[in-house]
Amino acid sequence: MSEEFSYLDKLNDVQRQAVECTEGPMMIIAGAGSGKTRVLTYRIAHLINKGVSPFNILALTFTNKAAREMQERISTIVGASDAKSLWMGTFHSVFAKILRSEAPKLGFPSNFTIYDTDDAQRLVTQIIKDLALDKEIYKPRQVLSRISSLKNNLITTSVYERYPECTEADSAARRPKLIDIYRQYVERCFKAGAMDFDDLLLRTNELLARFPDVLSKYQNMFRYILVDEYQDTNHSQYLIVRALADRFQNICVVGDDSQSIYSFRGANIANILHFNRDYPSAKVFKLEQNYRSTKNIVGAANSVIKRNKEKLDKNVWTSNTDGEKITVVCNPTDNEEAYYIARSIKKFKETEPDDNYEDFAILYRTNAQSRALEDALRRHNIPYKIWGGNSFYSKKEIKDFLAYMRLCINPKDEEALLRIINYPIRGIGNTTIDKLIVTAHHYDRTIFEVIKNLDKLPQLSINSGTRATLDAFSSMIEAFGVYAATDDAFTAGEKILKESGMLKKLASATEPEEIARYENVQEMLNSMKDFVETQKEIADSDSTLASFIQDVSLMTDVDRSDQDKKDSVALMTVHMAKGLEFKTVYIAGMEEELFPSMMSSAERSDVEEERRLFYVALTRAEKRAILTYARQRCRYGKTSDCELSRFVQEIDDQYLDMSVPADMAKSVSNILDASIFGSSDKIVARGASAQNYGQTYRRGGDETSYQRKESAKPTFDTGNFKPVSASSSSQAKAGEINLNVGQRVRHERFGDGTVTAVEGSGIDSKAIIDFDNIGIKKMLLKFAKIQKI
DNA sequence: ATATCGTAACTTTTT
DNA sequence: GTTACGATAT
Repeated sequence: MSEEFSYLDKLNDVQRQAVECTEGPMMIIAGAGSGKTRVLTYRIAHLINKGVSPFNILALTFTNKAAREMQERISTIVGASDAKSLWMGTFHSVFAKILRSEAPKLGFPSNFTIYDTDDAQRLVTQIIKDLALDKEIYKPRQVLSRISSLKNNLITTSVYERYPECTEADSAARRPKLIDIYRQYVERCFKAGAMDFDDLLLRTNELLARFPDVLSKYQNMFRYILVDEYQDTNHSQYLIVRALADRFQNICVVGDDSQSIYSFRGANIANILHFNRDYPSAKVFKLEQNYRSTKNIVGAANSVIKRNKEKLDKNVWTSNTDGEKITVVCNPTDNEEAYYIARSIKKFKETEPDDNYEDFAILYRTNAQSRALEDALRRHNIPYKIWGGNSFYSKKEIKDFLAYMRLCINPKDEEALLRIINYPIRGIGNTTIDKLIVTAHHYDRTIFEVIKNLDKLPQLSINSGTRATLDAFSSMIEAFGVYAATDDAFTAGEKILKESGMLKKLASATEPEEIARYENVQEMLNSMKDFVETQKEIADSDSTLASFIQDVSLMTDVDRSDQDKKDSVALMTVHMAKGLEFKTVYIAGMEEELFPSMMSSAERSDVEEERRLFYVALTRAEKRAILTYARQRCRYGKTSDCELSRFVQEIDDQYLDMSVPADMAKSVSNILDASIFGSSDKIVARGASAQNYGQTYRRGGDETSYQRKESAKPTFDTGNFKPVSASSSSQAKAGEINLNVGQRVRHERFGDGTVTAVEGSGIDSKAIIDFDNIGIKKMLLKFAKIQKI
């Protein structure tokens, strides 16, 4: 074998066949940890080595991150310039790029705006208001998700009208006017020159269906098509792929039906289950050997997933060692769960010095769970990084900044205009804005056009001062438009920030959170600078503001370069973790109603999806998986009792170690661990921990804030608080107090009261107490400092 | 026109 | 525990 094909030696038999079989349709069913990415990257490299031009290869991934990583790996084999010439990216980014050059055919400007979920929701809310519909019945969120699902199934408004079952479905859901909202929504997006995420796929379908010459152009261009995570494609994506592959049939899809976790956004597992129907001649390769995990982990995961009915036949196995069993740990509360995990990481770091922080991941079902975990890690001085969430791009100041940039590129962009027409405050209030909207509607023009032509609308009752302000606003936006057209993205962004008044407004900040806003905007500017620099290195590059905005519209937080935190524990949702691997994985919140999620318990197929999600979580682990759950969790402001997740019970016993005690005393002493307080001789008893809760919050101010944060962790890092050692009186065995209804009690802070009810037993019992002065409170007896009187 | 405060409603998961 | 919206006061 020649030197340049030496990478083939690194593959097992099936993997190599999958790489070398380049022609015709094929499906690779890749079990978790079976080297899927390796096959995909080698296959692309192999195509290039065999002489296929990278311009003729289309490789679609699910996340920008996956695309970037794959590109890097390919460039180590075939060199950077070839790797960069590939058509590789997410469905959304690749087709946004294509649409950008073809948009005029569909009546869109090529600088069309991409509405994010926020923009879309604002628009839907507005439409519901305009149509005078009840927003309790037409909940914007639900309406939007219905529209999204219609679009993903290519049910346009006209298709909707042709199929009575659509109307029936919405009538049944008591939303007969949904079609009116849908129609308005599409109309207003079109007028605004905007597409939402689903439109990027839907309009691509429209483009390929309506313009045979365009279809044939891209069919010829994409002679080889590869789709990663095929199990997560929705109908719209499926149709695009099928249309493009129709000519050459060189389509290679890679996926694992057991890891399909995106049905909530329209992913259709049938696409992979029925691949053979679409391509009867398709070759199927199954990668079943897991190279990632221990036998215990693979076995445990298999024992769970086998309960699903909808799946392809496959047998994932490994020749790795048995390894440790899966540990299951119970903690009294979610906060203590977080502390347990932090301590556990500390312990592993001591006993296994080779492990770095980056070898650990903490996975959870919902983003909201990260708070407690962050808190615990911070207090233990463990570096961590939160992956995902959309916190950066959904910050107000970032959205405002982006809105200015969007508006000057596409003045039809109504969402952007409404965001910033009066920010910073320039005296254009709601009444004026309403008048503008009505006028725009009346003349079938955009708001921006109305503002620009105010002098032709003397009958509009807007006073001359406001008219002047509006005039200044539109001139400013047009000036920005010139920057966008002539300067690079960074230079233009800098000018816009300054001249819009945003910078001045933010720079005058005094409050810490305002300063943070200023810094965020600076960070945005930095990323614009990076963008311009990076574009310089690419042939026929485009470093304009428009190009930047197009890019950034499809970015998530994960895609921001964050090199400062290299060696750190990864925190993310299970969804985010797909495709990643870590030596040690904690899965937090293994509770019914959380994982599986509350929303999913009704339908079997939903539970199956949650189970696949759990399968994904478990199979991220190489050496060790630790499942934790809490008996009480603070959700949604209130604490509620939790039960162990059914998924833990579905794991075959032989892979489980349930022996770790759910020991209250131990966990509480964890909280008081020396590493937190910085003095090792202060391990105090349980009674004192209750004391500390109270003590710390005393400075928190009023009664209500104490009450609300009762179960939260005290904040040690900002104040000058020393742990109070247990005084004899407060050590009065708070947890062991025995209360009966009617008992008069005295609370250190709330005063005297009467017990009206007692719930639960033992250490977790709660009492409802009617305090004479402040009314009814429910308290956890193990924390409350109550005396009988 | 704007600032401030209080309340209601909300949480899966993401491009 | 947060956020977004609406009512009220300035």
